Amino acid sequence: MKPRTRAAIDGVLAIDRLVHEPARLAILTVLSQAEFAEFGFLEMACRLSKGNLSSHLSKLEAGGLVTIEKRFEGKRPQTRAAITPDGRAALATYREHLKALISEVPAGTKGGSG
Amino acid sequence: MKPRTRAAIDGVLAIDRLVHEPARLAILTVLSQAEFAEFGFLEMACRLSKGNLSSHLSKLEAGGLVTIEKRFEGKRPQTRAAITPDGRAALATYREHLKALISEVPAGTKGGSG
DNA sequence: GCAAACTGGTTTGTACGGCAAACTAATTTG
DNA sequence: CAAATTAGTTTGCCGTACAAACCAGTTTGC
Repeated sequence: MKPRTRAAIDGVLAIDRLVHEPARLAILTVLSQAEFAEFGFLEMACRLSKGNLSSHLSKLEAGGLVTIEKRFEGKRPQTRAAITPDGRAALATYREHLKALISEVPAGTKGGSG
Repeated sequence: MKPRTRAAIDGVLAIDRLVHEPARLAILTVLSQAEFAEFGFLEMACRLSKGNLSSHLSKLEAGGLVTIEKRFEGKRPQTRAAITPDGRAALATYREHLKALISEVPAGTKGGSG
């Protein structure tokens, strides 16, 4: 087994599942591009149902990756989410772990098992 | 929202969960590097328990991404796994989906929500 | 030659997690 | 003032990852 492959696998196995979930990856990616985002915007941008978005945001908040701010826009309640420094770091780490995987070459079939 | 970001998110949301699971990603990555691998080798290479490996292999087989061959090595039973063309394709597609995500730039904080 | 330990796995049980439907609470509209 | 809309949360269900328990056969020790 090539060292590169070993490294790729170790990266994969070290993945943070809080970040790994596609819905949350989408949320974090959107949030990483802006200072904050409104609930309704995230809903459309990430193509998530309200319930689903709500629970994912709660998990991200619990993990310290985003902050949730509740305010009023006129008379209506409005929820804003923002990525935290920890969140940016987690996303960056996640990307690093995947880079090794991505750059693994499919490799010409040649081998046995060990 | 930038088109690149939109594309990255669409890629993430299109992810195949059969491939996305870290343990299976590790298995597929190992298998993509060789003609086949023995159960015991995968166990160590992917740092998985037997039970866990067994069930993940079954799922990959059910999904057509690997083939499982049972044979005897001398008097002992031995299981060999190999990636299928579909498996290689799924792994390649998965990598493509992630590439867009990886290359998303963390982006200088500048925006609001829409 | 037979029991104990080892090899090579599979099955089972549990706890967690994603998802949408149902619900809550307030506001606007007819 | 009733019905519909907005803005989100909670609940319930189902799927799944994981390891512990289990099973079949083989080798080892005595």
